[in-house]
Amino acid sequence: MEEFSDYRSKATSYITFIDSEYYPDSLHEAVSLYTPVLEKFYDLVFSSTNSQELLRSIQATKQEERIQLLRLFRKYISPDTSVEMLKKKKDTETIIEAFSSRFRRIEEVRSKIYKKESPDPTIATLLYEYKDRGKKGYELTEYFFKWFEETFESEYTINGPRRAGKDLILSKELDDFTESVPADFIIYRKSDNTPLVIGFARYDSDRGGAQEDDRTSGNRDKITIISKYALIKHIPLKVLFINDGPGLLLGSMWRDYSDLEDYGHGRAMVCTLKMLPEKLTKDWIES
DNA sequence: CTTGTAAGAGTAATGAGTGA
DNA sequence: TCACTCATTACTCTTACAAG
Repeated sequence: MEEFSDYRSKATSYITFIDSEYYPDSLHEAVSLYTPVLEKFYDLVFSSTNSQELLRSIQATKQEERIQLLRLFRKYISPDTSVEMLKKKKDTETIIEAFSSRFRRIEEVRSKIYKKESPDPTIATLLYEYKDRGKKGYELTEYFFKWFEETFESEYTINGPRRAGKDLILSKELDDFTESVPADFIIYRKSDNTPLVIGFARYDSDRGGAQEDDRTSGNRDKITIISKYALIKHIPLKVLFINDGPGLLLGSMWRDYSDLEDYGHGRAMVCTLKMLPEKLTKDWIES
């Protein structure tokens, strides 16, 4: 089997095939998507007597547009108040008390915003930039599940959340597993329901996945704990890390993941989506 | 330039509240 | 008490900032 480190020299052609957008191709879509929200916002700015009233009116709008209007409120009137904070309707009056002295005056906002007939394309693009946050990670798991089921449908089942959903907590999924380790999926042998692979999936766009429990040391702990369990239970349980995206090329990421695979001594595998057909074989799953 | 930490944002899941 | 709706939380990745 080829190791993750062997791919280093040809890494650029293995990191991902999830597509991203080019600028400015999405401009038109951004404007058309956010025009209704902007128009609504402009209306509210002119119908409210002051900035406090504007916030109250926004909080009274229906749920679908409320968050987007709050984002605009933050941009134009109150950069101090995060959208997370504003989301809570019941805190509205407290927020007004605490922050309204720093709200921009509504007259000034009126003089600075665009006309309703020609909404501001820049702010639309700013909002659009965040629209697909987190989506790449969902696409990753969705793709993986689909590929796995097509390839191994007759022999193995895979369990775990597609797209959004809670992680699997191993202590709940496996008998006598004591530590509450969160995992993304588990692969079982169909014939006798033996768990064979514990999986973790992550998409890295342009920053390494060096975050909290996903740090290398955290990953090592996972391998250690799971290997120990496999030994006690006498089952060929292994660990699979699906990692994908341009972030893999940054800094020491590739080396870190190669080391991780070595650390597992065959009980751990690191794979991008493109490596799946070459690396994730029945032989390995059963080994 | 690299690495660690914190915070922002969207959506599904969950929880709370309300009206019948 | 039940069903339904809406708000909040939990989970995910991305971005910003700061320190090494």
